[in-house]
Amino acid sequence: MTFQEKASQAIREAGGRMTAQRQIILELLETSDEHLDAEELHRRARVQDSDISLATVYRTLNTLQEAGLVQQRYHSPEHSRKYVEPVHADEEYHFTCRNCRRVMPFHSELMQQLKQQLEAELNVQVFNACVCVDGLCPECRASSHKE
Amino acid sequence: MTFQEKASQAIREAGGRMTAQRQIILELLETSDEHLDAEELHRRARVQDSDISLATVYRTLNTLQEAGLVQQRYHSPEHSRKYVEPVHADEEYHFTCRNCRRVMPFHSELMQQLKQQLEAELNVQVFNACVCVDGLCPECRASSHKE
DNA sequence: GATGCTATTGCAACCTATTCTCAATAAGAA
DNA sequence: TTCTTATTGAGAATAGGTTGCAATAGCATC
Repeated sequence: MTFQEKASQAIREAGGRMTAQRQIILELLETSDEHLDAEELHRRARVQDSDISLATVYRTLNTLQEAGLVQQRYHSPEHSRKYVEPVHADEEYHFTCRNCRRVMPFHSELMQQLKQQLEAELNVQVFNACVCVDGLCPECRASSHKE
Repeated sequence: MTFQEKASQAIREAGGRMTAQRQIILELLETSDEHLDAEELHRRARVQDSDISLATVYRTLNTLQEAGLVQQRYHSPEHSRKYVEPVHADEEYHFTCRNCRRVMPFHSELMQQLKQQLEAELNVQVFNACVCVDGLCPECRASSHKE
């Protein structure tokens, strides 16, 4: 079942409706492999429907998140902007360079372990973990040494 | 060297000045073991100086952060508010209940490992890692099962 | 296909956390 | 004490996101 099919079904099951606007947003989420924020999503959605509003993008993302179909990520250490992606098996986290703002994605089995540890020790159920690491990327690290 | 001494020194070295307002904020940061946000800090600072402004609190926190003396933490998954704490040896992270909003702090040596892994694999230098985990706390987990 | 209920939409106003502008003040070096 | 300029308080501004409302449009039912 594709992401779009899963999403339509989840929306229906929650008593919601499939609209043209939601179709567009789902398609963009599924086909893009980049991380999108609401504004970028809005920009792209307008190519297909120039009337679609930013508020609709935000509302759709919230609906999808409640249904557990997309998850938020923050890239910068300031966490000033939410990025969104379909929920996948492989979870990606981000390192941001404090100097040049570059974002480097990474994977780590340690995050899976962390979730398990929390579920065992705190007796909680984990839905989502957000990790933002910041520091200096290889280039900025090298150039800061030179000075 | 106490936190306040270190901070005064760092501020001086950066060509800054020690002011009464900064003293108050440093003292609050050092003596409180809770996590404070800018507004709570402002509220408490006003007990000592009723004229101190919220902008000054924010500015001081930014100055301290640039000097590496305090670090930000986010408690809720929405990351709507920054909390701040002096940089310590023992790093604390937070789990937030999606249902009742309760915040449970936790420690994990896995985070230390994650940093080391990143430094080794990505060849970066890590300054700070922020982890926000959300899900259901033991109580909400139990009551959601009953329904 | 037409009808009716109500979820969804676009728009604009709103909210909240944080930053900025600017004139006045006050560190602290000389 | 004087002078330079970092810092301050006040309030306006900004940014990202949310909300109220009247109009629109899914979609279940006739």
